[in-house]
Amino acid sequence: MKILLVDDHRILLDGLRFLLQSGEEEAEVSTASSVEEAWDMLRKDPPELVISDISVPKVGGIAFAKQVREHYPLIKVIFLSMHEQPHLVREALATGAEGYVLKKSAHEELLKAVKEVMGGALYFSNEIHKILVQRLRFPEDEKILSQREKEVLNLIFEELSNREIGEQLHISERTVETHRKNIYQKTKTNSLVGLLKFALENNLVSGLN
Amino acid sequence: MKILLVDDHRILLDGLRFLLQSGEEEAEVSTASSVEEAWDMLRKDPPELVISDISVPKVGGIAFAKQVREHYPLIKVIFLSMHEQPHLVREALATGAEGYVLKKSAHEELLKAVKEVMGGALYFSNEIHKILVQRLRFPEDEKILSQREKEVLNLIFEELSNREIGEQLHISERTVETHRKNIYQKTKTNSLVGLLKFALENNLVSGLN
DNA sequence: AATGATATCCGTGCTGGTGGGTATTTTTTA
DNA sequence: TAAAAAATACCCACCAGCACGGATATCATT
Repeated sequence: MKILLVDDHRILLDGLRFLLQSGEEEAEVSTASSVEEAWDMLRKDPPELVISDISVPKVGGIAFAKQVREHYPLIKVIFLSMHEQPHLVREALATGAEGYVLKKSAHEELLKAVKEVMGGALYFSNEIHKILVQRLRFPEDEKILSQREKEVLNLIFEELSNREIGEQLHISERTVETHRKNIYQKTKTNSLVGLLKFALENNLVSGLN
Repeated sequence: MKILLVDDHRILLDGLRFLLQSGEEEAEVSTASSVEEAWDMLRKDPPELVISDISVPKVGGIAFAKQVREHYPLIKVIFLSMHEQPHLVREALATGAEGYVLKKSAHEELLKAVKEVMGGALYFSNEIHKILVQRLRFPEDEKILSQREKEVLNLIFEELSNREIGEQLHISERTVETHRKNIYQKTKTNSLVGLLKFALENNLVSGLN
């Protein structure tokens, strides 16, 4: 069984390779520490399974998973991430990934996830399960930002003024203000600071990290 | 040689244990996923070396290192962290740690660090070295916020208005404004967003993480 | 004694963001 | 194809934040 591991922390990659190869299955594990590298390797020699981090510099694990799903729908995908924020988890699972394991889990759990997923099932850590259930019970929290709103949010965190954002997006400053209002409503925040905290906690902005 | 590993990601711990034990040295590796747990284990059976993450929930790896240094000055400490922000690195090394290895490094580098440190030397990843050199060349960047300014910054981060901050600290709103001005100058930022980004990058605020 | 950093206080006026609306067009979804 | 969501745009009133002026007191270091 061929597995491709993607994570920007080499040390984790090296450790994981050991772990996976020590599992009873004869696993052939290759590793990549960036999405670009991973994509190259995947095209040259498609694996059966991709295990990817989410917070990978630049492109990000979620975008990578989408790409994989689109071009190689048969390849299974498991996310291995430290993040357990509802919004992020939801976005990740919306790519159609077969698994989501938290980094704080024991390694046995990852091995189990691999086995389950390769057997055709899905596997999620307990915490992720809870989020899915929570989602059923409180669907009103579902409201996620639209694409445009995300763009505006990111430009806000580029320290641009509303006028500048308008110019950048070729829309009126008034429209930017409207977007801003809607963002505040959807995120239930009412100050720039609160918004920033929310955005960081939910990985909605691409600065930092 | 007894080694204590501290990190809140179990999977990383499991992988690292493999890596360290596969190194030629006969290493006896124990692991802890919280500072409290680590401290218990350390007291019961003191290791020669502690390898700790920095962003451990609640207490944090830096505080833990200080504690270890104070009560067991002979135990060597190596930080294994993803963070490479100058302020944070400086704070970490100020504890007197013998090493600082980035998680994005290859595992060979960690083994090398262990060997060097146990041999009585220090070991830092290249990126960390650069920060130390940079520090020598541009000491003017050292200017850190005063205690009062840090308090104000934290309250800003609590989403308080200047008026509320004034009440909280029993000072005039004007004074808060002055502090704010000085903070902006020192951090070379000129917007709330920029300031918050700076604060987060340099761990000046106690929210989040 | 002089210096620099810290901390405190005050007034004024401008501007950008906030919050209250309303409304049209396009796109997506059911 | 009808309904819903997203994106666009505008008006107006309000005020917090901030720039730009000032000012004084304390303390450690030089």
